[in-house]
Amino acid sequence: MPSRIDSIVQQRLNKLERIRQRGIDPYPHRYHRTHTTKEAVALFEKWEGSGGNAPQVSLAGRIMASRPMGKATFIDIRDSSGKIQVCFRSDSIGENYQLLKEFDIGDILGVSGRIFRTKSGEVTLEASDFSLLSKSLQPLPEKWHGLTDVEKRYRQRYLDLISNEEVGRIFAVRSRAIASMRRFLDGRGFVEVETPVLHPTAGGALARPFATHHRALDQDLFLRIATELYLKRLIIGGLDKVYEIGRIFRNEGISIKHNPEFTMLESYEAYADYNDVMNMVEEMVSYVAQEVLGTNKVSFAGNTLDFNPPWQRITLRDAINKGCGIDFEEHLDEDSLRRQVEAIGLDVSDIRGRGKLIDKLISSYVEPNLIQPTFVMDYPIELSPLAKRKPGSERLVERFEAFVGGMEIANAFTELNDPIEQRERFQEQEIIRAQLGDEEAERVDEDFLLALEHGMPPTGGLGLGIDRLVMLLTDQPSIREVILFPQLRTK
RNA sequence: GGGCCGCUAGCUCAAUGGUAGAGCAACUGACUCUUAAUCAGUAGGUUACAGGUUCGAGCCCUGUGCGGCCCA
Repeated sequence: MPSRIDSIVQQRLNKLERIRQRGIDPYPHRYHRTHTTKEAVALFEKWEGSGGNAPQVSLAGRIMASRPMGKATFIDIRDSSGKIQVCFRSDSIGENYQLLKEFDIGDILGVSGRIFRTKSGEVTLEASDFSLLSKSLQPLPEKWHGLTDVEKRYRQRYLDLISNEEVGRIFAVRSRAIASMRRFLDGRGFVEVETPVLHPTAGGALARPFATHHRALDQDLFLRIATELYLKRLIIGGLDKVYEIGRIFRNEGISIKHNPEFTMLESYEAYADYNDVMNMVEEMVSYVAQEVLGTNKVSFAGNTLDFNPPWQRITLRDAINKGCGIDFEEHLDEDSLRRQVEAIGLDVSDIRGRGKLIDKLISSYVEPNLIQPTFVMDYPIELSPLAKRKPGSERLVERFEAFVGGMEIANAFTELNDPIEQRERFQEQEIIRAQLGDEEAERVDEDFLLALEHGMPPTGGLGLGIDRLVMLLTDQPSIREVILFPQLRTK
């Protein structure tokens, strides 16, 4: 006995063969459609009641449901704009009516005819001519419950998109948000650029890279963990406002907020500092929300986020102090800070270095509590090897992160442009890597230092996580819901 | 990497350790305003995989795979 799926496929192959025997090509090259289903319905509703002949249209889409009633059959077809019911009558299409028997849910059809409204009020296309545009050999998920198996939804995203209309809407928002962001930046005179994905040394962020190898060059390369160091080279080259929206790769764990490849906006503006960037971020995110959703108030995880500027601003020192009562500026060496952190019950036995201890306090006591858009400012120098020192401070840099909905969505700083100090900072990172075994530490990048030695203007830089922003705009709890093909283990 | 949970028909889900079921989809037939169409009938299973306990395992135990959530 064949398994059930085998017999379904076999039945459809039999239909395919019978269609071919009628002299019909089940996979024709094109179909001239005059309207989308949505346009057709709008056209009809505009015409309705004005007298004259009903509009004649040619539509195309996937069969989503079929209701045969003897000598009349109602079939729902769907395209990317929506769906429409099609009525096939044996007395208006003649012998071709027999062909409907060979069609299945999932087939792609082209239909032409006039539009009318049924007794029950449904706008319906009365088919006068139709043709098969593609035969489907596999059954679709059930129409009523759709596809809910999360694993299957991600692995076979096309089924998810066919079965669950709201999924398509999420990715439409994503597309519009990115387009809107480009308009915002372009409107401010930024130039969009593309920099290499393959880096000889992976820098610009504290993260572990993916390694690969170029055969012809016989050289190890790394997938980029940030676009920062190349974009700053362009600032040095005189492109005063640049940005890149690109895929970033980090060899880290997968979680509800992390995918190994994700999309980041990075922008750099000469003669600006982190205060200017802060103003730009709140304006940009607010602009995007307004353009994409038509509002600055966004519902996320049961809260209403208000993106309207100005956003709350708080120093990291105050934010941590408020969260757990520790003032890291009172504990300037690792041991002293560690005792404080242990005293409040955090297990930091695996954590090495003062910077990482502070990072732990941020993720435990700051990030989860910041629901409304908030800028957290002035970070310790150990965590920020590419950021410029705060005037008058040895230990803090001009850096901020933006938190919304309990997530970090942006990271920005006044860029360090002193080549001598940058070299020292890189060297300190190498020490952290060697002494603490921190594989996420920065490496000395001689090529970048050479560029800096030619003189970089004062610059404000930004990194903004596109995926997380889309999570906020679409009220999705997992980053996998806003990435079409999230990373999964191969089966 | 650790803990917890899940995996049954194409899909959505049932099934005290005792004959693996339903709805949708499919197949056959009826039906010219249906829309989760309706009505009558038919077929479809290595219960993720591999072991074990038991007279008997979808169910209990061990391991593996994949996924989800939490932690690191």
